[in-house]
Amino acid sequence: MNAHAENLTIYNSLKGEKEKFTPVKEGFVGLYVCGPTVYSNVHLGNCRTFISFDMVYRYLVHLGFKVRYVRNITDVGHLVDDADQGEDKIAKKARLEQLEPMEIVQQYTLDFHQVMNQFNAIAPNIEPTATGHIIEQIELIKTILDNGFAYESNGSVYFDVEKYNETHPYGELSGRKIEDLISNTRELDGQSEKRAPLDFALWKNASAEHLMKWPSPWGIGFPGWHLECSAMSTKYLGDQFDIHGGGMDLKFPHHECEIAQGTASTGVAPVRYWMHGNMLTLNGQKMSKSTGNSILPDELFSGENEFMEKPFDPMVVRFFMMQAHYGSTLDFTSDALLAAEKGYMRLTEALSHLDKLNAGSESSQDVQALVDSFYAAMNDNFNAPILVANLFDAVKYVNSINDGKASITATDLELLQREMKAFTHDVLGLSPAVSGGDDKLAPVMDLVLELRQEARENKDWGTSDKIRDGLANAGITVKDSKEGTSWN
RNA sequence: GACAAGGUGGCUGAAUGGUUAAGGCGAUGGAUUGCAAAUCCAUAUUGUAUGAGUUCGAAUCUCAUCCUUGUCUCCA
Repeated sequence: MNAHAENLTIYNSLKGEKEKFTPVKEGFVGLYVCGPTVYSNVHLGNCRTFISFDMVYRYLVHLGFKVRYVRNITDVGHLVDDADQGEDKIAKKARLEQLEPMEIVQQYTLDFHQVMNQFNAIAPNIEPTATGHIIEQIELIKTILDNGFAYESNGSVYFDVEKYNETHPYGELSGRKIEDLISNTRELDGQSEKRAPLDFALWKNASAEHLMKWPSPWGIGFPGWHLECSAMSTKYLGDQFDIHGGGMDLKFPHHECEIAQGTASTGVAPVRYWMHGNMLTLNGQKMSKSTGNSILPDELFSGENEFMEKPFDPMVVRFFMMQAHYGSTLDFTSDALLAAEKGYMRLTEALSHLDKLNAGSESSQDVQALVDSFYAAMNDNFNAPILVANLFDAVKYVNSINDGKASITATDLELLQREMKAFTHDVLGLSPAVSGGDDKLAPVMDLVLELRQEARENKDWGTSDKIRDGLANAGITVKDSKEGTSWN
């Protein structure tokens, strides 16, 4: 266990304030994150949430916690809006494309995994699917029924919100009052199955046309959307676990219902620390497929989109996200990504210098204080932007040493190498750029640079600059320094 | 309409009562260079949406106004 683990604080959405983090079981952390609904390509906003919690997971591991990280795949039960008459989203898509529902699920699950790999996000320890846990969900409904917090109606089962609210506050996470919710609810046709408009479905009875359905004690049907997370999180992490993460948009009703379901079944609140990632915007406006103000990860990486001047490496996008706090909104613009790209290059350059530095008899900076600042930043509610700022202090120091204008002892150098790499690669998840692995290019470059060096020694600037400019056009930057010429 | 989170320099984005408001990018000057690039040093943008208030002291707390983002529940 890292000594810094004692000082971790987390902003708990439930309390609305930062709290010292104390796990249920010392040394262990249960982390659950609401995963994607796999009925279309994962969009950039979803990616940000998953990347944010990837960073959280990575830092917990870095602190020495034994973390069980669970992130679900929603492959059933998520319903669309009024116009679609309550049809299952995945079933609807299947009919349009003449595919089996599970074919859709497979296609977009693979897409999701591929994008997460590109962003260098570590796969969760368990990635359960809703369809794989129908039995667990049915059992959970039985328990809630037995405890008197739900009722059966016409082959469906609904959660009795008003009954629950008599003993537990419904709306405590999202800051809503049940009276306001009731007065704001529209009276819709066909709600006769429910006793009250506020009640939400635990089990929904399926029509004949419905494609994804299962037998249950209440008839053929499918589970309510909020139920899967309750069933799967508690199955793998226990009735009460440490951290539940997700996007801000899921706070209400999804997470509110999870609290209610968990509490109604076990008597204890299921989650100790609720964490919510914020949304991202594109050029200051929300991303929306319908208005065309939308961009997919692949379009960002390939440059085939109307918003960005050029393609961006997934690591640049990740670095850009790490420069903003997970709890704040983030605006995607071409200018901002171009700036992030340059900053990221500066950071990775410094890291490559780090291994080649020479140690001296003294350190001109307090390296331990620098390293402590990395931990202080992350311990303050995972403040990655401050960590990045502190890493740039280290970058400046490393470059100064590299220039011979600053010094570092062998002991400090070893410490700085270890911690800078740990925080950049392991915690922020910024992996070293994978070079093309073109073995033939290196000897060619050696030859070209040798020719240029000969030209320079002969003061043949025309030839040397022709080589430099030609390489620049080919995307290769030549860098001259005292030690010689390098390229990338 | 209700509830929630926000509005910070040219761009991006930290900091929630306490000296000169972090960092990245961009800009300017200097060192370095054959000239550049990269790197280092220095500087500036006279910056906290608008208006009022609380306080010895406000980006931070209160009220109002304008704007942005999220949610308002599965509903034959």
